[in-house]
Amino acid sequence: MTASSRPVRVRIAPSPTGDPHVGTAYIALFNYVFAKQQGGKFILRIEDTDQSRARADSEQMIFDALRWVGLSWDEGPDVGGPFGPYRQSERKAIYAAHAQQLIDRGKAYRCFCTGERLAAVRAAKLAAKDSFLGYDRHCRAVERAESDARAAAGEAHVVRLIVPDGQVVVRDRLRGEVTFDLAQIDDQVLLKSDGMPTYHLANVVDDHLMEITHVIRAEEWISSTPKHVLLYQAFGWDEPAWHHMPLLRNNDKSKISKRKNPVSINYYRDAGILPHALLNFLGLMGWSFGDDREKFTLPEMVEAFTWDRISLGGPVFALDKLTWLNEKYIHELSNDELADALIAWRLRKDYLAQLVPLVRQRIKRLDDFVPATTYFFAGDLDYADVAAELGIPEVAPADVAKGLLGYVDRIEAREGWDHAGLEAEARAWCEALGWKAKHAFMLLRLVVTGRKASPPLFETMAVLGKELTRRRLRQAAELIGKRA
RNA sequence: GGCCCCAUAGUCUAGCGGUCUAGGACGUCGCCCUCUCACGGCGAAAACAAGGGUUCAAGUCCCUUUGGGGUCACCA
Repeated sequence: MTASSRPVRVRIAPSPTGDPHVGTAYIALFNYVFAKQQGGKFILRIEDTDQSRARADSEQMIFDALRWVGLSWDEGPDVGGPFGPYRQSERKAIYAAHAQQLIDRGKAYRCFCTGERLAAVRAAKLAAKDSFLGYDRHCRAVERAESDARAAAGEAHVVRLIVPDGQVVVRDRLRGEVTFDLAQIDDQVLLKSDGMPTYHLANVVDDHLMEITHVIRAEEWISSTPKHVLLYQAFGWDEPAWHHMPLLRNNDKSKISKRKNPVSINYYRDAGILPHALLNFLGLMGWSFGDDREKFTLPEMVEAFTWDRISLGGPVFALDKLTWLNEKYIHELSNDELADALIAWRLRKDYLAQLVPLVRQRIKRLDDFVPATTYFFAGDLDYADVAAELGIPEVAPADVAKGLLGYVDRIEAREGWDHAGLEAEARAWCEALGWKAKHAFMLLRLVVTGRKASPPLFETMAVLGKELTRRRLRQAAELIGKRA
């Protein structure tokens, strides 16, 4: 049976390395819609083969965020299914066995080169202005017996794919036939020296074993697709049908990134975007309904979906239209539903309970509470009233802006979001910059709260949450940067 | 830089050779509605990147150029 005649099975395969990304929701949407329309299955698989980048809380945030927007999966790490496990770190033995199979078939080989040698080869090629910077295939020459012996002796190695000469044609449903010259392609590492597979191996093995029929992923993957095709061929398996969706973009058309856009699904949630509005908006990115409809539900999209209506120009993820759609969705709610939505958003007791200890000493009457806590409920702040104070004495605005972004980088690199950590980071940060804590903290306070007086700064940030805090810091940095 | 993808207004898009003096939406601006502000209604400005072909006919097909993007890791 060819891949296209089997029951439809698609997957979203996020890597748990940080915040749940809008790009993940975007690609998940198209996978989901296609699966539902075809009466197929939508699978969630966690690609956690990079032990150094995996974050403990990230996987759960991905589950929560995807469910929040309204996309649920038929099989996955948390719901199980007949093709598990669905977490790649739990499938290590499977990949090792498949890598071995490739070695035995003469399709792959062990490479004992050190990182230093690889770097030296690369540097030499760079110096010689060689257009191909890949591995020089040095270890292809190692005899099988020697290779086995060295591996048995415990010598560190990776397993590489033998990329043959010739060309590979990728048949992409959205782009037609795309031809790649294999001379451009590196002998790809399949198994890392820690025994974990790379994306390429794990992805192909899992997609095959999980009987994935249609690979729907972002365009950034298209140039590694020939490697995947080669792997299917090496194993003697049928390829899935390839679909490379356009990439979501920043305003400047570059691939969407957290430096230039709020990219975490949690940001949109915290900023008061309704999940259906977000999903609807994502459906407008690269796809159109067919009539002039722009507001539609998930089931409507499932019914109307066709690949023929995908447009390949990378859509700029611009918030204006999302906000407009969100407004439409809000107006459509009944008073009761809207009240519930507000409660679910931030007017929850558990959220208020976090605010109370911060402001209780600062209010004289209950009616002081709301005016005292507005910035805990706002999205973006208006700095007009404090603009004059937004800075550091003796420091140029451009440097203040840069400094602020430096703090963002620090807090993003941290795993948790607690006030002690935020404070420790802030102290290290202003010391590194040579800024007085007194000045630096006032700057942060103004940015985060829009006021000169507030509850303890880092506790405020802790309660406000990562997304809103980070957004305000970036917005303020941009504002200050413009003055330079 | 090599390879690959893409190209209609500021943005999201419709357009799959003639019905395009290029349609819709967001945003912007104006007017109306109105006790205010929104909502809503009406209207305006705003685009086929350039140059070659093919064709009776090109936004639509082909080529080149330009522009943008992605990718070239023991990250995914």
